Amino acid sequence: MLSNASKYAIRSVLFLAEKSSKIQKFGAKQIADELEIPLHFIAKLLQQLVKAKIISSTKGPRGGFFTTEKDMENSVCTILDEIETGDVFEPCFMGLPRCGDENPCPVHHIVAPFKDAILEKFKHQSIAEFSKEIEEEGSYLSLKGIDYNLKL
Amino acid sequence: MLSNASKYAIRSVLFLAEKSSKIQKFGAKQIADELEIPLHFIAKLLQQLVKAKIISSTKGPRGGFFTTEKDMENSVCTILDEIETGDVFEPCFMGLPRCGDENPCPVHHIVAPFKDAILEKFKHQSIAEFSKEIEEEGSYLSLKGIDYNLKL
DNA sequence: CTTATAAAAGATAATTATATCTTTTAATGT
DNA sequence: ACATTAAAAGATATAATTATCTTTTATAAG
Repeated sequence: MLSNASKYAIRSVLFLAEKSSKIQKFGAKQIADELEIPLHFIAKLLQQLVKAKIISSTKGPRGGFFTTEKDMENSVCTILDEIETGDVFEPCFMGLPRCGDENPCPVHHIVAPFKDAILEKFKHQSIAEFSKEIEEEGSYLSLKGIDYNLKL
Repeated sequence: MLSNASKYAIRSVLFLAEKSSKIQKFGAKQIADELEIPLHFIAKLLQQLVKAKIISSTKGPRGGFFTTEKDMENSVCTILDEIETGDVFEPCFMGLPRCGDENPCPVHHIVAPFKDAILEKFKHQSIAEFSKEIEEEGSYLSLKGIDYNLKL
């Protein structure tokens, strides 16, 4: 559904939203390491996000990427609009052109509520709100160094 | 989530399940026309499905593709196992490796129920049952020739 | 002012997914 | 047998996605 590019971009922005500030910036390498994603790929995406004013950056020593309060007013959909071409959630799960409530594909009744829920979050929740929620509920942007067998 | 190949394959198999029989076969061209999908692409996929014994075929005049009762005992997942490489529903929506109930990504609680629902259908419902359900509920495998504005 | 640092920009490579075309083989009806 | 039909098989083409590499530019600190 989402491309790798989108997934990388979303996690990076949320990472910066949680960890960064004007005085605490992160280099592409740090982000790539922390989120376990390809360095050169995410570097390109970060550039693109800066150009689209979704995140901020400064060059040089102590430079790097970060998010301002203003940046964090964006939604996840703002990221998707920048990275993806076309609406990612529009296409029918079964490939039926013009699938909809009136002319549903065989799984429309299962897929539609999911799309609604994820779209509600991605469209109407700000990065700031989303990030806060993530911290409060304790969900993860990365499992680096976390032994996933610990709780078994 | 699903590749075009999978979407084409699933719709084709369900189409044959509804319309075909040992004495009523459909050529690749008919299927491509009816489902509005690329002829040469679906022709290849149909071959692959025959080889995997998911559908049946005969060559020559009055030949074509069809499904037997036995064929229709398969599930949609049987098709996916044949067409896709690896589990389509396994990867995390946000790209988090090892995302799960214990270590959830930020949208795990939205995505997991959807995956469960679609997997329940695709894994445990036979093509025969699925096809019957489609006819009963009046959902569509194709909207060819259907004016989607009619009900507005 | 010089050096080190890190992003920006541009070019290229590799892989996968999608799609098309041609030739061969098998079955049917005449 | 022969001609016709349609799938099977194999080869090739195109595009999109993913990934990597190199060079340039801007900034900060000494």
